[in-house]
Order: sequence, then structure tokens, then C-alpha cells
Amino acid sequence: MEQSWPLFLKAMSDAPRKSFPFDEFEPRWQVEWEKTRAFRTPNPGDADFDASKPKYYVLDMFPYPSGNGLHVGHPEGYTATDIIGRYKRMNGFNVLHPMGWDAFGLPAEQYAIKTGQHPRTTTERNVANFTAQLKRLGFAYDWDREVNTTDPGYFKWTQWIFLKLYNSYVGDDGKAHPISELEAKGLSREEIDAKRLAYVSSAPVNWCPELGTVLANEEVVDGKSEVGGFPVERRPMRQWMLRITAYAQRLIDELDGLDWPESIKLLQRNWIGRSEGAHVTFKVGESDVTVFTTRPDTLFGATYMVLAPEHPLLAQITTADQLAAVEAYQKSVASKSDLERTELAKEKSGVFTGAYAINPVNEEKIPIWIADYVLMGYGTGAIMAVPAHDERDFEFAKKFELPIKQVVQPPEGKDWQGFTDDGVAVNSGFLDGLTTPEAKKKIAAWLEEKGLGRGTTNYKLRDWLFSRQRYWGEPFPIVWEDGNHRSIPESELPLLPPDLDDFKPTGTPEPPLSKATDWVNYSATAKRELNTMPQWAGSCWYYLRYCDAKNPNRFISEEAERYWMGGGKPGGVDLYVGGTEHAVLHLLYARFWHKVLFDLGYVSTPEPFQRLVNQGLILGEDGQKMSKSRGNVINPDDVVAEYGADALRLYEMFMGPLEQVKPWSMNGVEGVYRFLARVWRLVMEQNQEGEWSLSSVLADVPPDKKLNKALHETIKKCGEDIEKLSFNTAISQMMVCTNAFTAAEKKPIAAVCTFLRVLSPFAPHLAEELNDRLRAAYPQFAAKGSIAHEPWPQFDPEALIVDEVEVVIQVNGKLRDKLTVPAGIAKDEMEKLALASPRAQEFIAGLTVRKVIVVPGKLVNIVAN
RNA sequence: GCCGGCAUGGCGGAAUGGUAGACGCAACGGACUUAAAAUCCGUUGGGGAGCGAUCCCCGUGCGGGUUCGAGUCCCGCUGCCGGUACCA
Repeated sequence: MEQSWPLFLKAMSDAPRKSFPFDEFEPRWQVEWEKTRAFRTPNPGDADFDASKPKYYVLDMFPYPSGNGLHVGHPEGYTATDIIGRYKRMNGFNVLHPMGWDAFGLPAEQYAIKTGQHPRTTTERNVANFTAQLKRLGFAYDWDREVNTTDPGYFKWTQWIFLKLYNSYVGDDGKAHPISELEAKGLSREEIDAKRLAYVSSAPVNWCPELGTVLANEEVVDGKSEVGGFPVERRPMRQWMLRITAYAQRLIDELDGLDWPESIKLLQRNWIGRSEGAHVTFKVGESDVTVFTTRPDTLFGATYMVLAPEHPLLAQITTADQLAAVEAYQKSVASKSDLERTELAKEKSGVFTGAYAINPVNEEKIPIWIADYVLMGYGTGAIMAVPAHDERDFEFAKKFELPIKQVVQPPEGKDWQGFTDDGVAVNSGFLDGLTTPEAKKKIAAWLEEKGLGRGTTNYKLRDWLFSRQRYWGEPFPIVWEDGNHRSIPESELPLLPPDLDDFKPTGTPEPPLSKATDWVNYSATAKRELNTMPQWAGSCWYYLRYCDAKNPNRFISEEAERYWMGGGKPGGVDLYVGGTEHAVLHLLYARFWHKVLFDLGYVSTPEPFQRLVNQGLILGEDGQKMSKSRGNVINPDDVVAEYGADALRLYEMFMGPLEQVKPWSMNGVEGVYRFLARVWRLVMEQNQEGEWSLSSVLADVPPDKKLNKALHETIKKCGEDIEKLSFNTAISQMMVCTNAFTAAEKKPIAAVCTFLRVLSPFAPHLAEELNDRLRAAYPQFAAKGSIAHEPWPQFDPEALIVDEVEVVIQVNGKLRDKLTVPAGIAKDEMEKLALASPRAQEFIAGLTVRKVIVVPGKLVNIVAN
């Protein structure tokens, strides 16, 4: 007997008995929901569409279906939106809550290169895996609206939108117009091509030899590719660009009407990087060089000029004796990768060109240098250097012993050398004595009058490099003939990529599509564009496609767009939840496309996303970022297997505020699991054999006053907290309520059923299962169909009213006594009781009462000294 | 450097300017059990006084301030986390 115990214990620990049979009923409900299409959302025009209901569009950032499957970060945002969506449905909204796949992208292609498997095969497999994982979590998605960016029925419209960009330009009104307007005006092909929103450029780009593609600036991190961390070098190549800079100002201004976190708005504003300044033109021999400066007031202090090493005028102005040095410098900069350039950036470098410019304000001859601290891509690629009042110029001037001339007087006690803030102009002729803002205004007017310059606004934002030398992306609906590009007819969309066996990069900038020799030839004389679109393309408009996912005739019907994206606010999507990693790129690109579609009349709102919420990162149990190398990764599948989907959902919401960074804790999962088990045992009891049946302490009785109050407080607080996305406090309130139920000897059935409805958005399987079991015995109380389609319960204000309240008595702000008084007690009555309190008396003895503050029903503070 | 965010028990966290620490975890004690698991009940910020019911003092990163009253508002720091980097 004694020897058999350890064996027995071992068996127990290997297969611990579940506290409630979630493993049995969770999959059953998932099948049931799928079978009955429980969360299908009818569209305007459908027979069962109810136009009288308000809409609520709640959106998750759709995932890239990676081979690793879901991580615990995914269900965090997804559960939050699921709760909101279910709650809104219970409150009478038509809820659009869809899911899809951002399935083009480099990892599948690299896997294809390694294994020879077609990216479509791996993508399909990964999507199937993700789908199964998501379905195991019980999300109320309308799977009929699933979209996949790699589906020809989807990317047909991605290509279509590209053609809209290609065939549009931004007019003087700052809005997109069809290019046909320019044709009507008789502009030449060159003039038109120079205005398109999608245009061809051969500016230097970020070329990544390892990946065999160019990358957008945003995809280069620390001079290395964001994907894979490979070196990136700059080289000029012919590329497709999108003219997002034409929308820079609107992308800043129209943030104002959005309910986004201020920090994200700021991030976007900084990324766009508006700065006010002036263009100033300097004479260089026979030519002109224009510089951009934000400090035109310091023009008198310009002691030299710096051009970017790529500046086109260099060939012309460099003197013979400096030519070798300049060319050597240009070469050294060009061959340097961005990484090397930034690594060496601590030390300024540059070369004198031998040329001089004339400072227009005082006719002074100043030397022209080239240096890589001046970037060709910003402003005019040329600066006037004012070393006295610019840190970078100051450093450069010190290193190369260039003159430093004070033109701004700082406030008392500050050194003028390297002073970059506002002050008073000195040594500046007609500007002397003016404050910096005044001087800026005056010099701008002066420059304009003399025709030497004018006030300008500049943006850091660059045009969006839109082409990639990849296979696994949308092909461009463009062909080339006689060196000119033109669009293919819309009727030829979708343009499918060719089938390739070999996905390897060519090792040259020639894209892999060049290997499809038949496909390449559009006609005897025209060849197809070989680049593909970046992964961002598909995610720029997917939220629109969800509204009308299967429409073969239009990217979204007007009716569906007006209903789901309407609502009288600037943004159409009511709530968008996702990670901060997309704070600039995805959100900026999507806003840009949306504005173009808005200008052209294809959508009815200027912004895509009205309310944005960023979920916080989930850290490992060690408080570190989850990573394979640290071995602290939590797999949601394991959690579901051990504790169930409801427990995972609930735990992710109970961890803390949605937007906060927070560490995982398996003990915490146990905690919410125990809570769910307590709810289960409110309704169910277990016999000796371990079989569950309806609890014998359930009774058709009204709840006592205390329990009823707890219940109605829970209805009220949970509703309010869901609206605020404060799920953690909503759950704690449900725990309080459950504890109140547990304390009751008889469990009142009606109250239990009401509680289950409140619980149902959080733990839908458990709520559904218990409701189902209750219905068999008590059909008059339980929901008739799915509990998900029940209305959210109304709380009874009467139930919240209490007869007596506890008030606090303070003396000089310190808690000294507590009294229980009738709820509606008058102020002066409270004051009298407080002053009469023996404990208060003790503390005010010998003091003079100066003042008594009474907060009705809450506290009395006696001020005495 | 610059820009954001955060800072409350042993831990995750809760607190319209009004009883700091709800709720959960962990820990401890008890009930049930031959024993254990599970479950249920109770205690649990620190220090001190008392046989005890109780009571006092201190306490929300640090230093000031506003207020009858500050975790919460204002000013000045410190630390950690995230983003960004020659943008003229």
C-alpha cells in the first residue's frame, strides 16, 4: 500500500483532473458557431440586414501568417476587440469584426528560396494554421469576410488602386485629380509623368544585396535591413515612387480630428517633420545654388557653404586642382554603406571644392565644401553654414578651421559660440537689434523683395519607394514600350504573377520576374514592369475590403462603404487595435491611400481609422522581451490545452491595462482559471464518479439585497469598463460578484443567468455552455438561443441604492473615526455627528475648530488648531 | 543628444483631489481527508503599544509647492523601458 502512493501521485500530476470540462465544451461551441455562422454580419442589401441599427466597426491589425504561428501578443489585441464587438452586438449594434491575412512578404519568399517550395504553398499552410489557432480562441469573427492579400480576387483591387494613383495628380487645391484633366489641358507626356502620384525615379535607393531588393527608408534600421539585418548600400536605380509628400500637410493637419493616442500623433508629426524656413539663392560664378535654412536670420553669419556629395552642380563648379580630392571623397561616400556612414558619423568629414559663393546679403565670398553631413534628399542638398549658431556647422568649422562669426546675442551668461536658440541679431546690418522671430520675418521679406529667396516649408517625409525586386508581391499593372510606361487596361486585372520554379534573386538589381521570359513579353513591342509592390500595399486598404469582401465588381460597394465607414466622423473604422510598431509606416501609408481615394470620390471619409489603441507588449515571465534565445516564449496553444481558451482570453485581459507593457505569469493564468471554475461550480456540481450535473443549490428565488446590489453594480461597471477598454477592472468586478454568489446559500437562477450574459463577451464558451445547461431545467430564465445574441442586461438603479453609508471623519486631514449614517443625511447633520464623535473630540480637545468640510455621504474633515 | 512612456505591498495591479493597496497571485494558519491534490474559511504594507477588543506613528521613486485634504494637480530632480538620430 505504502509503495503504491508515489505511483498514484505521479499519475495524478501527469494528468491533473480539470476543474471544469472546458476541453470538452470549448471545441463543441466552436463547431456550433461555425456551423450556424453565428457571427455572420449582414451587409446593406442583404435580406436580413437591419438598417435601423447603428454600426460599429472594430478592427484588428491583421497578422502576417508566419511559420511560427500565433504568439501570446496576438490574442491580447484580438480578445480586446472581441469583447468590444460582442458587447456592442449585445447593445444593438451591427458589428463588423473581421479577420484576414497580410500574406505577401519576404519570409515566405526566403523560405521558398531555401526549400524550393512555392511561397503560395507555405502561405496557405501558415494561413490554415493561424486560422485553426484563432478559431480555438473563440473569436466572434465573421469568417465570410476573410481577406487574403495574396488572393487574386483581393490584389486585383490593390492593383486597381495603384492605377488610380498612377492616373492621378495633386492639383493646386491640394487634392488628387484624374490625370485626364491634364491631358485635356494638352500637357505633354513628360509633363504629365512628372505629376503622377505614382511615378518613376532613379534617385539613389537603399539596395540590399543579400535580400536582392531595394528597401524603403523605413525598412532600413541602423543602416541594416529591418528584415534579416543585412547591410544596405545606396545606389541609383530606376524605381516606382508614390508621391506621399504631396499629402504631407494634410497628413499632419487631419490628425487633429482623430481619437488616437497623442504619442502616436506626435510620432507621425515628427516623422513627417515639417519645418519652416527659407530658400536663399547664392551666386556661384555664373550659376546659382539655392540652400534651405530654418534660420535665415543668421544669413550674415554664413561663413561657408556645404553641398551634399551627390549635388549635381559639383561637376560644374569644382576647380581643377580640387577635382581629384572631390571625386575621391564622392567615391568614398558612395561606396560606404549607410551603416558605415553612421558609424563614422561622430567625426565630421568633407572636402573643399575650390569654388566660392557670394553671400547675397553682404557680398562676402564664402568657400564651398562638400560633406556627407549634408544629405541630398533633404531640402535642396545644400546649406549655408553658420558655425556660430549651428552645432553641426560649429563642429565642422572647428575641425577644418573655418571662420566662426557671431550674429546672435544669447541671453546673459550664455556663450554665443554654438548657441542655437533664439536671441537678438548682432553683426547683421539691418537686422541688428531684432529678436530671432522678428529677424526671420524681416530677412524673408527682404529676400523676396530682392528676388533672392522666399519663405518655404520643408518636410522630412520623402516620397514612398514603392517597388521591390521580389517575386512574392503584387505585379505592377504597367508595361514599357519605347522607353515609356503605360498602364494596362483595368479589364486585364488581376495581373497574376507568373509561375516560377526558381525564386532566387538574380544577384543583380534585375527582379526575379525577369526569369519568366514568356510572361515578360506583353506584346511584340511592349514588356511588363518586373518590379513588385511592397508588403505595405495590401495592408493599405484591407479595412475597406472587409466591408464588402467578395464583391467582384468593385473594391467596395458605395453602399457598404457609406454604411460601415460612415458615421459622421473623419475616420470610418470605429476602433482599431494593434501594436505600436505600425505607428508610422502602416498607419501613414493607409491614411495616404485613403485620402487619395477620398479625393477621387471612392470613399466618403477623409481618414480610415477614427479611434486607435495600441496594445502593450507582453513580456516573458522574467520581465524580458519574449524570444527564442531567452527561452521565455509562451505558446498560446499550450495555455489553451492546459487551461482553456476562456482562461487565456481572460488572463490576457486581466494582466493589466491593455495599453501597458506587462510580464506574463502562469500563476496569474491559474488565478483566472480558478475564477472560471468557481463560476462553473455556481451552476454545476460533481458527484463521486466525477460526473457533472446541475447544482442542487440553484433555486428560483430572488437574490437577497446584498447579492442583488453586487449583481447590478457588476452590470453597470462592466459596461462602463468595456467602453473604456478597462478590461482588468471589469474582470475584478466579476470576481467580486462571483464571490458574492458563492457566499449565498441558495443560488438565485435569474441572477446567475444575468451574470452569465455579462461574462459572455469575456468567456464566451463557458457562458454559452452554462446557459445551455440551465436552459434545459429553467427555460424561463436562460437565453433561448446563443447567449451572444442576447441583449446586454440593464442595471437597476434602485438596486444600487443603499440605506446606510459609512462616512469618514478626519481631523486636520487625518482619518480619526468612521460612522455609519443614513444614506440621505443632511450636511449639517453630518457635521454635528462628526463633531460629537468621541474619537474626533479626543483630537480636537484644546484646539479651536476653524472650519469643517463636509463631503455629503463621504467624509467630514474638521480643521482645528 | 532629442522625443515619448512608466515608477504604488513579496508579485501583477486598483483608487471622479476625499478611508491607499479593490481584484488576483504568492505566503501563512485552519476545515475537509488515513494522507495528499482540489475545494472552502481566515490572516497578510512597515514599525510600535496592549492580555484583549483596539489604538498610535510611518508609508505610493526623490526634493519642494498648491490645498481643509495629494498616489492623483504644479515646479525641480532620479531611475527604468521604448522610439529616434547629422533633416540644416
